[in-house]
Amino acid sequence: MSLGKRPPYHDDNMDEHSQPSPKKAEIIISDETVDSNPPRGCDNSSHSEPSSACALAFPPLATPHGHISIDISAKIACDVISEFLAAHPKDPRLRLYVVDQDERAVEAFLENWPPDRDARFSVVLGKITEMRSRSRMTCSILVNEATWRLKPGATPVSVQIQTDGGKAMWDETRRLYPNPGAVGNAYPVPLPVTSPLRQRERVRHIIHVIPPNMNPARPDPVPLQKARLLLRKAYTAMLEAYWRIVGEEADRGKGEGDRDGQEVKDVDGKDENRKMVQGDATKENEQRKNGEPKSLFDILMSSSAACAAESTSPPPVHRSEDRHAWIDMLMPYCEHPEQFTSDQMVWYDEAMVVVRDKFPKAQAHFLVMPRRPIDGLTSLTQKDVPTLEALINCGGSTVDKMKAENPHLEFRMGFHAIPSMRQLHMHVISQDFVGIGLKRKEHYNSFTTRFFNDASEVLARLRAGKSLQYDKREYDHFLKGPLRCHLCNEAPATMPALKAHLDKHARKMRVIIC
DNA sequence: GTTCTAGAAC
DNA sequence: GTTCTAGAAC
Repeated sequence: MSLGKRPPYHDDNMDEHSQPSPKKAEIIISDETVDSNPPRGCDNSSHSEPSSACALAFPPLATPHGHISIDISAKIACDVISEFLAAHPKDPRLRLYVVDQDERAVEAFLENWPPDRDARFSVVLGKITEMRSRSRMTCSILVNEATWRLKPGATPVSVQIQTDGGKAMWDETRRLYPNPGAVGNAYPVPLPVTSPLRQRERVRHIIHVIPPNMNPARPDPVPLQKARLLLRKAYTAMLEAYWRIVGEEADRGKGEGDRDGQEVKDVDGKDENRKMVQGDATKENEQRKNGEPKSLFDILMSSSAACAAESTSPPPVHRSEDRHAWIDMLMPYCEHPEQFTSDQMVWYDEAMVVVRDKFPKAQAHFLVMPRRPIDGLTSLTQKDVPTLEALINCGGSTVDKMKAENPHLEFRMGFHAIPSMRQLHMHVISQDFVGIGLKRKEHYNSFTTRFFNDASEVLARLRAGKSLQYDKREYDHFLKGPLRCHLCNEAPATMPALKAHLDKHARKMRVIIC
């Protein structure tokens, strides 16, 4: 083993170069080695753990898959865990394990969390999906390192959990949450009783956590500073979800005792189990709906400088057809604006929200929306004139605010003829078109041809009782047309050429400072 | 809406 | 061999 200084978990049976043998004990905790057939009974008794219902096992997040150094990840994780445990100093239910098969990862955590610190957190060398079967350490809650796509097999840990969690776990995830998910959020899922991971390992919950990505080969890499913040947010969201589950398990235990063994055996008792699983999800949604403070930890974290104004709750559930879930992706902003960070949610009141476009097509790109559901321009009638006026006012204020910051920015406000998202949304977009979301010809053409309808014109049409119906075939034609610079009429042949061209304009106009 | 990717274009 | 697009998949 290449561990340098001999760490406390060193196994004398392994020489300097050998890998742990798959046939013998492989799960090694920072303060002791656990035999695969321990003589000391079952579950976690060997770790003075009073309740196996509340143990959490998680992998180091974002490394190496997200190209974030294990040292950074370990440091942030230990900071967040330290605050979490300090907020619950005497809660014996809490038990956390970071689990990795890589010795270097284990070592990084041990450097930040030596075994003499709070014993409720331990470092484990092993496989996260084999905690019970290999060592009889029951961890009823596992963390899956997911990507924003919230789909199976996206990361190495996800592959392990996917294999053993089974299709039912992903079906349940899709049922509960909109896809895609958001970086920094946690998505807890009660594990269906049919899942092999539940039957074999007694895992009751999976928490999908989406850490940031710095890997340039993967979509949307972020710079280190942002990655640090998002990673802290992800670990915090993970613990927040964990804390909620601990509370729920305690409530469940009060009434019913630990029925896990029975549930695993009674796979055929489907009705009762299904009721319990749905109950968990319903309760969580109920808590979100009521805006209840979730815990002391939530309050502490929400007031901390690094996470100020950043809610770690996942966006609320808005169910629609799975295949087209994205068309309702704007609804969570309208239904629960308070759950978004100040980066995402610019402003809101009872009737209106202003959000930053998630994939900005220009230096400044916002969406202004009514909070009540309105299915696009086509559903507007003359009765909605005040709504449209309010949207335009709101957009105007946003423009004023932006121009105060950079007077060189020019804006247009308007609507796409054929929007992709269902909820009525007005674009407020600066006219530089230098934005990380501008990738395809259709993106550019959707804002620079007749496909884009100025808000003032739309309002005039609505006031005059004229139709706001747009023929899809006619307007799609504008998207397919040739690229032509909206400022100088030049016609770059490709998108990369156009982007380089627009970048020059933007620099001349001093829209881009650096 | 976005990402992924085969194959066209260079 | 690399860049880029466009359609499929999500």
